[in-house]
Amino acid sequence: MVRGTTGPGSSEGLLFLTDEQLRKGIEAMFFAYRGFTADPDRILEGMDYGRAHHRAIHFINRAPGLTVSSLLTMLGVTKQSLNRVLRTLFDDGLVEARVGKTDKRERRLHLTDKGAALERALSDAQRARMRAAYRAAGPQAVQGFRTVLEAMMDPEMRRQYLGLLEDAP
Amino acid sequence: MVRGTTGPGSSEGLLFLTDEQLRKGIEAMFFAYRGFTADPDRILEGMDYGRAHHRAIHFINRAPGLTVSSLLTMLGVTKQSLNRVLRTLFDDGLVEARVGKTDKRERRLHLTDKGAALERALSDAQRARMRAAYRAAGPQAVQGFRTVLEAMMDPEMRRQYLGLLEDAP
DNA sequence: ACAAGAAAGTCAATAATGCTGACGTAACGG
DNA sequence: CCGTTACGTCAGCATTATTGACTTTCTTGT
Repeated sequence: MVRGTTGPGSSEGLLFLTDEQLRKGIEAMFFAYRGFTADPDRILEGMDYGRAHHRAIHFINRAPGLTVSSLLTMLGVTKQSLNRVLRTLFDDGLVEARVGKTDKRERRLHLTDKGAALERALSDAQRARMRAAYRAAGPQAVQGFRTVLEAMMDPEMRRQYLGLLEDAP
Repeated sequence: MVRGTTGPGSSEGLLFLTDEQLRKGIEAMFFAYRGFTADPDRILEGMDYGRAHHRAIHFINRAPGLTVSSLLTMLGVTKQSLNRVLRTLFDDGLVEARVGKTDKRERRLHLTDKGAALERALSDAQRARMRAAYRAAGPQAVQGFRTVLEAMMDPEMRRQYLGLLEDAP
Protein backbone atom coordinates (compact mmCIF):
# COMPACT_ATOMS: atom_id res chain seq x y z
CA MET A 1 0.00 0.00 0.00
CA VAL A 2 2.81 2.38 0.51
CA ARG A 3 3.39 2.94 -3.13
CA GLY A 4 0.06 3.08 -4.88
CA THR A 5 0.80 5.72 -7.48
CA THR A 6 4.45 5.48 -6.79
CA GLY A 7 5.85 2.17 -7.81
CA PRO A 8 9.15 3.77 -8.72
CA GLY A 9 11.72 4.81 -6.20
CA SER A 10 10.56 2.31 -3.67
CA SER A 11 12.97 -0.37 -4.70
CA GLU A 12 15.75 1.82 -6.08
CA GLY A 13 17.90 4.32 -4.28
CA LEU A 14 15.68 7.30 -4.99
CA LEU A 15 12.83 8.51 -2.87
CA PHE A 16 9.87 10.16 -4.50
CA LEU A 17 8.25 11.80 -1.58
CA THR A 18 4.97 13.30 -2.58
CA ASP A 19 2.97 15.30 -0.09
CA GLU A 20 0.40 12.56 -0.37
CA GLN A 21 2.85 9.89 0.73
CA LEU A 22 4.05 12.02 3.59
CA ARG A 23 0.51 12.60 4.73
CA LYS A 24 -0.10 8.89 4.76
CA GLY A 25 2.89 8.54 7.01
CA ILE A 26 1.51 11.23 9.29
CA GLU A 27 -1.85 9.57 9.53
CA ALA A 28 -0.23 6.20 10.10
CA MET A 29 1.58 7.68 13.10
CA PHE A 30 -1.64 9.11 14.44
CA PHE A 31 -3.68 5.94 14.21
CA ALA A 32 -0.87 3.66 15.26
CA TYR A 33 -0.13 5.67 18.37
CA ARG A 34 -3.74 5.27 19.40
CA GLY A 35 -3.35 1.53 19.14
CA PHE A 36 -0.03 1.69 20.91
CA THR A 37 -1.54 3.29 24.02
CA ALA A 38 -4.92 1.56 23.90
CA ASP A 39 -4.10 -1.55 25.91
CA PRO A 40 -2.35 0.11 28.86
CA ASP A 41 -5.03 2.78 28.91
CA ARG A 42 -7.64 0.09 29.25
CA ILE A 43 -5.82 -1.48 32.18
CA LEU A 44 -5.30 1.83 33.95
CA GLU A 45 -8.79 3.16 33.47
CA GLY A 46 -10.82 3.14 36.61
CA MET A 47 -7.85 2.48 38.85
CA ASP A 48 -7.09 6.17 39.34
CA TYR A 49 -4.02 6.11 37.16
CA GLY A 50 -3.43 7.39 33.67
CA ARG A 51 -0.82 7.51 30.98
CA ALA A 52 1.47 9.69 33.05
CA HIS A 53 1.66 7.03 35.73
CA HIS A 54 2.38 4.40 33.12
CA ARG A 55 5.27 6.39 31.70
CA ALA A 56 6.79 6.98 35.12
CA ILE A 57 6.49 3.31 36.00
CA HIS A 58 7.95 2.29 32.68
CA PHE A 59 11.12 4.31 33.06
CA ILE A 60 11.59 3.51 36.73
CA ASN A 61 11.46 -0.13 35.78
CA ARG A 62 13.75 0.48 32.85
CA ALA A 63 16.45 2.12 34.90
CA PRO A 64 15.96 1.28 38.57
CA GLY A 65 17.60 3.75 40.92
CA LEU A 66 17.31 6.68 38.59
CA THR A 67 16.91 10.08 40.17
CA VAL A 68 13.89 12.33 40.01
CA SER A 69 15.66 14.79 37.77
CA SER A 70 16.69 12.07 35.31
CA LEU A 71 13.10 10.97 35.11
CA LEU A 72 12.09 14.57 34.63
CA THR A 73 14.37 14.91 31.65
CA MET A 74 13.18 11.68 30.07
CA LEU A 75 9.53 12.48 30.39
CA GLY A 76 9.97 16.08 29.38
CA VAL A 77 7.58 17.52 31.96
CA THR A 78 7.91 19.94 34.84
CA LYS A 79 8.75 18.76 38.30
CA GLN A 80 5.41 19.95 39.63
CA SER A 81 3.65 17.80 37.09
CA LEU A 82 5.74 14.75 37.79
CA ASN A 83 5.48 15.24 41.51
CA ARG A 84 1.75 14.87 41.54
CA VAL A 85 2.11 11.54 39.80
CA LEU A 86 5.00 10.31 41.92
CA ARG A 87 3.20 11.17 45.12
CA THR A 88 0.27 8.94 44.31
CA LEU A 89 2.67 6.17 43.36
CA PHE A 90 4.46 6.52 46.70
CA ASP A 91 1.20 6.67 48.63
CA ASP A 92 -0.08 3.57 46.94
CA GLY A 93 3.15 1.71 47.57
CA LEU A 94 4.09 1.15 43.95
CA VAL A 95 7.29 3.15 43.99
CA GLU A 96 9.80 3.82 46.72
CA ALA A 97 12.51 6.45 46.94
CA ARG A 98 15.83 5.71 48.57
CA VAL A 99 18.14 8.50 49.60
CA GLY A 100 21.21 8.63 47.38
CA LYS A 101 24.33 6.99 48.76
CA THR A 102 26.95 9.45 47.66
CA ASP A 103 24.63 12.42 47.27
CA LYS A 104 21.98 12.53 49.94
CA ARG A 105 19.91 15.11 48.09
CA GLU A 106 19.01 12.59 45.44
CA ARG A 107 16.00 10.28 45.64
CA ARG A 108 16.70 7.05 43.84
CA LEU A 109 13.47 5.59 42.49
CA HIS A 110 12.61 1.90 42.59
CA LEU A 111 9.48 -0.13 41.96
CA THR A 112 8.12 -2.14 44.85
CA ASP A 113 6.89 -5.67 44.23
CA LYS A 114 3.43 -4.25 43.81
CA GLY A 115 4.72 -1.67 41.37
CA ALA A 116 6.64 -4.28 39.43
CA ALA A 117 3.49 -6.34 39.14
CA LEU A 118 1.58 -3.46 37.61
CA GLU A 119 4.49 -2.69 35.31
CA ARG A 120 4.45 -6.26 34.10
CA ALA A 121 0.74 -6.16 33.40
CA LEU A 122 1.09 -2.95 31.46
CA SER A 123 4.11 -3.87 29.44
CA ASP A 124 2.88 -7.38 28.76
CA ALA A 125 -0.12 -5.88 27.03
CA GLN A 126 1.95 -3.39 25.10
CA ARG A 127 4.58 -5.92 24.15
CA ALA A 128 1.96 -8.34 22.94
CA ARG A 129 0.69 -5.77 20.50
CA MET A 130 4.18 -4.85 19.42
CA ARG A 131 5.08 -8.48 18.94
CA ALA A 132 2.00 -9.11 16.84
CA ALA A 133 2.76 -6.10 14.68
CA TYR A 134 6.37 -7.20 14.23
CA ARG A 135 5.31 -10.71 13.31
CA ALA A 136 2.76 -9.47 10.83
CA ALA A 137 5.22 -7.09 9.24
CA GLY A 138 8.31 -9.25 9.11
CA PRO A 139 11.97 -8.74 10.01
CA GLN A 140 12.88 -6.19 7.37
CA ALA A 141 9.91 -4.05 8.25
CA VAL A 142 10.94 -4.09 11.90
CA GLN A 143 14.35 -2.77 11.05
CA GLY A 144 12.87 0.00 8.90
CA PHE A 145 10.33 0.90 11.54
CA ARG A 146 12.99 1.54 14.15
CA THR A 147 15.20 3.41 11.72
CA VAL A 148 12.51 5.86 10.68
CA LEU A 149 11.32 6.43 14.24
CA GLU A 150 14.84 7.15 15.34
CA ALA A 151 15.28 9.66 12.56
CA MET A 152 12.04 11.33 13.54
CA MET A 153 13.14 12.15 17.09
CA ASP A 154 14.52 15.49 18.14
CA PRO A 155 18.29 15.20 18.48
CA GLU A 156 18.03 15.53 22.22
CA MET A 157 15.44 12.80 22.49
CA ARG A 158 17.50 10.60 20.23
CA ARG A 159 20.43 11.04 22.55
CA GLN A 160 18.20 9.98 25.43
CA TYR A 161 16.94 7.02 23.49
CA LEU A 162 20.35 5.82 22.41
CA GLY A 163 21.66 6.44 25.92
CA LEU A 164 19.01 4.11 27.23
CA LEU A 165 20.10 1.45 24.82
CA GLU A 166 23.69 1.55 25.98
CA ASP A 167 23.63 1.60 29.75
CA ALA A 168 22.27 -1.89 30.11
CA PRO A 169 22.28 -2.26 33.90
CA MET B 1 20.22 -8.71 25.52
CA VAL B 2 20.19 -11.57 23.13
CA ARG B 3 20.65 -9.07 20.40
CA GLY B 4 24.16 -7.71 20.76
CA THR B 5 25.51 -9.00 17.49
CA THR B 6 21.94 -9.26 16.38
CA GLY B 7 22.45 -10.18 12.78
CA PRO B 8 20.37 -13.31 13.36
CA GLY B 9 16.81 -13.51 12.27
CA SER B 10 17.05 -10.08 10.78
CA SER B 11 17.70 -11.26 7.27
CA GLU B 12 16.01 -14.61 7.42
CA GLY B 13 12.36 -15.41 7.83
CA LEU B 14 12.51 -15.88 11.58
CA LEU B 15 11.99 -13.22 14.20
CA PHE B 16 13.74 -13.45 17.52
CA LEU B 17 11.69 -11.08 19.56
CA THR B 18 13.17 -10.64 22.99
CA ASP B 19 11.40 -8.50 25.55
CA GLU B 20 14.39 -6.22 25.29
CA GLN B 21 13.87 -5.68 21.57
CA LEU B 22 10.19 -5.07 22.06
CA ARG B 23 10.88 -2.52 24.74
CA LYS B 24 13.16 -0.67 22.39
CA GLY B 25 10.32 -0.50 19.92
CA ILE B 26 8.03 0.83 22.63
CA GLU B 27 10.47 3.52 23.65
CA ALA B 28 11.12 4.41 20.04
CA MET B 29 7.39 5.02 19.61
CA PHE B 30 7.32 7.19 22.70
CA PHE B 31 10.22 9.42 21.78
CA ALA B 32 9.38 9.58 18.10
CA TYR B 33 5.81 10.65 18.78
CA ARG B 34 7.12 13.53 20.82
CA GLY B 35 9.15 14.66 17.84
CA PHE B 36 6.23 14.06 15.54
CA THR B 37 4.01 16.51 17.39
CA ALA B 38 6.70 19.00 18.40
CA ASP B 39 6.65 21.26 15.35
CA PRO B 40 2.89 21.78 15.07
CA ASP B 41 2.71 22.24 18.84
CA ARG B 42 5.26 25.00 18.56
CA ILE B 43 3.24 26.77 15.88
CA LEU B 44 -0.02 26.46 17.78
CA GLU B 45 1.30 27.51 21.14
CA GLY B 46 0.22 30.94 22.13
CA MET B 47 -2.42 31.20 19.43
CA ASP B 48 -5.17 29.70 21.57
CA TYR B 49 -5.20 26.40 19.73
CA GLY B 50 -3.89 23.01 20.68
CA ARG B 51 -3.38 19.56 19.29
CA ALA B 52 -7.10 18.95 19.13
CA HIS B 53 -7.54 21.85 16.75
CA HIS B 54 -4.71 20.58 14.62
CA ARG B 55 -6.25 17.15 14.31
CA ALA B 56 -9.63 18.55 13.36
CA ILE B 57 -8.09 20.83 10.76
CA HIS B 58 -6.01 18.00 9.37
CA PHE B 59 -8.92 15.70 8.71
CA ILE B 60 -11.21 18.43 7.42
CA ASN B 61 -8.52 19.29 4.92
CA ARG B 62 -8.00 15.62 4.13
CA ALA B 63 -11.63 14.95 3.34
CA PRO B 64 -13.43 18.23 2.66
CA GLY B 65 -17.18 18.01 3.14
CA LEU B 66 -17.01 15.30 5.76
CA THR B 67 -19.75 15.31 8.37
CA VAL B 68 -19.35 16.00 12.05
CA SER B 69 -20.04 12.40 12.94
CA SER B 70 -17.41 11.12 10.50
CA LEU B 71 -14.90 13.42 12.07
CA LEU B 72 -16.01 12.21 15.48
CA THR B 73 -15.31 8.63 14.50
CA MET B 74 -11.91 9.43 13.06
CA LEU B 75 -10.74 11.38 16.03
CA GLY B 76 -12.19 8.95 18.51
CA VAL B 77 -13.52 11.57 20.89
CA THR B 78 -16.96 12.51 22.17
CA LYS B 79 -19.11 15.02 20.38
CA GLN B 80 -19.03 17.36 23.35
CA SER B 81 -15.27 17.40 23.20
CA LEU B 82 -15.15 17.97 19.47
CA ASN B 83 -17.84 20.61 19.62
CA ARG B 84 -15.84 22.89 21.83
CA VAL B 85 -12.99 22.75 19.33
CA LEU B 86 -15.17 23.18 16.27
CA ARG B 87 -16.93 26.17 17.77
CA THR B 88 -13.72 28.10 18.17
CA LEU B 89 -12.74 27.18 14.62
CA PHE B 90 -16.09 28.47 13.33
CA ASP B 91 -15.86 31.62 15.41
CA ASP B 92 -12.39 32.36 14.16
CA GLY B 93 -13.40 31.75 10.57
CA LEU B 94 -11.11 28.80 9.90
CA VAL B 95 -13.82 26.24 9.24
CA GLU B 96 -17.28 26.54 7.78
CA ALA B 97 -20.20 24.15 7.89
CA ARG B 98 -22.57 23.75 4.96
CA VAL B 99 -25.92 22.08 5.37
CA GLY B 100 -25.97 18.69 3.70
CA LYS B 101 -27.55 18.52 0.26
CA THR B 102 -29.41 15.26 0.48
CA ASP B 103 -29.62 15.13 4.27
CA LYS B 104 -30.21 18.53 5.77
CA ARG B 105 -29.34 17.37 9.27
CA GLU B 106 -25.72 16.97 8.30
CA ARG B 107 -23.14 19.72 8.55
CA ARG B 108 -20.49 19.29 5.91
CA LEU B 109 -17.20 20.71 7.08
CA HIS B 110 -14.82 22.75 4.95
CA LEU B 111 -11.74 24.85 5.58
CA THR B 112 -11.93 28.53 4.69
CA ASP B 113 -8.96 30.16 2.99
CA LYS B 114 -7.73 31.22 6.38
CA GLY B 115 -8.14 27.69 7.70
CA ALA B 116 -6.34 26.25 4.71
CA ALA B 117 -3.46 28.62 5.33
CA LEU B 118 -3.06 27.41 8.89
CA GLU B 119 -3.37 23.83 7.76
CA ARG B 120 -0.56 24.38 5.30
CA ALA B 121 1.68 25.92 7.92
CA LEU B 122 1.06 23.01 10.27
CA SER B 123 1.44 20.22 7.79
CA ASP B 124 4.44 21.82 6.10
CA ALA B 125 6.26 21.63 9.40
CA GLN B 126 5.18 18.07 10.05
CA ARG B 127 5.91 16.94 6.52
CA ALA B 128 9.35 18.48 6.64
CA ARG B 129 10.23 16.35 9.62
CA MET B 130 8.69 13.26 8.05
CA ARG B 131 10.56 13.89 4.83
CA ALA B 132 13.85 14.30 6.65
CA ALA B 133 13.29 11.08 8.56
CA TYR B 134 12.37 9.22 5.38
CA ARG B 135 15.43 10.54 3.59
CA ALA B 136 17.72 9.61 6.44
CA ALA B 137 16.26 6.15 6.71
CA GLY B 138 15.96 5.21 3.07
CA PRO B 139 13.23 3.63 0.93
CA GLN B 140 13.21 0.17 2.44
CA ALA B 141 12.96 1.57 5.92
CA VAL B 142 10.00 3.70 4.88
CA GLN B 143 8.20 0.65 3.60
CA GLY B 144 8.84 -1.19 6.86
CA PHE B 145 7.84 1.77 8.94
CA ARG B 146 4.41 1.99 7.35
CA THR B 147 3.90 -1.74 7.47
CA VAL B 148 4.58 -2.02 11.18
CA LEU B 149 2.48 1.01 12.03
CA GLU B 150 -0.40 -0.40 10.08
CA ALA B 151 -0.13 -3.69 11.90
CA MET B 152 -0.11 -1.86 15.20
CA MET B 153 -3.48 -0.20 14.72
CA ASP B 154 -6.69 -1.54 16.12
CA PRO B 155 -8.64 -3.25 13.35
CA GLU B 156 -11.22 -0.50 13.40
CA MET B 157 -8.64 2.23 13.11
CA ARG B 158 -6.93 0.33 10.34
CA ARG B 159 -10.19 0.25 8.46
CA GLN B 160 -10.46 4.00 8.90
CA TYR B 161 -6.92 4.47 7.77
CA LEU B 162 -7.22 2.32 4.70
CA GLY B 163 -10.57 3.87 3.94
CA LEU B 164 -8.91 7.25 3.87
CA LEU B 165 -6.42 6.00 1.36
CA GLU B 166 -9.09 4.90 -1.05
CA ASP B 167 -11.80 7.49 -1.14
CA ALA B 168 -9.74 10.21 -2.71
CA PRO B 169 -12.59 12.59 -3.50
C1' DA C 1 -49.29 10.79 8.63
C1' DC C 2 -46.84 9.86 12.44
C1' DA C 3 -43.66 7.75 15.48
C1' DA C 4 -38.90 6.27 15.87
C1' DG C 5 -34.59 7.55 15.55
C1' DA C 6 -30.39 9.81 13.65
C1' DA C 7 -27.42 14.21 13.31
C1' DA C 8 -26.12 17.93 15.56
C1' DG C 9 -25.74 21.30 19.24
C1' DT C 10 -25.67 22.55 24.15
C1' DC C 11 -25.38 22.84 29.43
C1' DA C 12 -23.19 21.16 33.45
C1' DA C 13 -20.04 18.63 36.15
C1' DT C 14 -15.70 16.18 36.57
C1' DA C 15 -10.96 14.27 35.74
C1' DA C 16 -6.16 13.89 34.03
C1' DT C 17 -2.39 16.20 32.60
C1' DG C 18 0.12 19.83 31.70
C1' DC C 19 1.96 24.82 32.74
C1' DT C 20 3.99 29.09 35.55
C1' DG C 21 5.43 31.36 39.68
C1' DA C 22 6.92 31.43 44.27
C1' DC C 23 8.94 29.34 48.36
C1' DG C 24 11.20 26.19 51.49
C1' DT C 25 14.54 22.55 52.96
C1' DA C 26 18.40 19.89 52.77
C1' DA C 27 22.83 18.84 51.13
C1' DC C 28 26.94 19.43 48.20
C1' DG C 29 31.17 21.88 47.02
C1' DG C 30 34.39 25.28 46.83
C1' DC D 1 30.12 30.22 54.95
C1' DC D 2 27.90 30.86 50.55
C1' DG D 3 26.19 29.76 46.17
C1' DT D 4 24.06 26.09 43.79
C1' DT D 5 21.66 21.83 43.13
C1' DA D 6 17.96 18.40 44.10
C1' DC D 7 13.73 17.97 45.63
C1' DG D 8 9.17 19.01 47.38
C1' DT D 9 5.07 21.88 47.71
C1' DC D 10 1.34 25.50 47.49
C1' DA D 11 -1.62 28.04 44.46
C1' DG D 12 -3.67 29.09 40.18
C1' DC D 13 -4.75 28.21 35.55
C1' DA D 14 -5.41 25.97 30.60
C1' DT D 15 -6.35 22.17 27.57
C1' DT D 16 -8.35 18.12 26.48
C1' DA D 17 -10.93 14.61 27.58
C1' DT D 18 -15.04 12.29 29.98
C1' DT D 19 -20.42 11.27 31.25
C1' DG D 20 -25.24 12.49 31.47
C1' DA D 21 -29.26 14.88 30.13
C1' DC D 22 -31.85 17.53 27.00
C1' DT D 23 -33.37 20.07 22.59
C1' DT D 24 -33.99 20.94 17.67
C1' DT D 25 -34.22 19.49 13.22
C1' DC D 26 -34.77 16.36 9.88
C1' DT D 27 -35.26 11.52 7.68
C1' DT D 28 -37.38 7.19 7.26
C1' DG D 29 -40.24 3.10 7.86
C1' DT D 30 -44.69 1.37 8.77
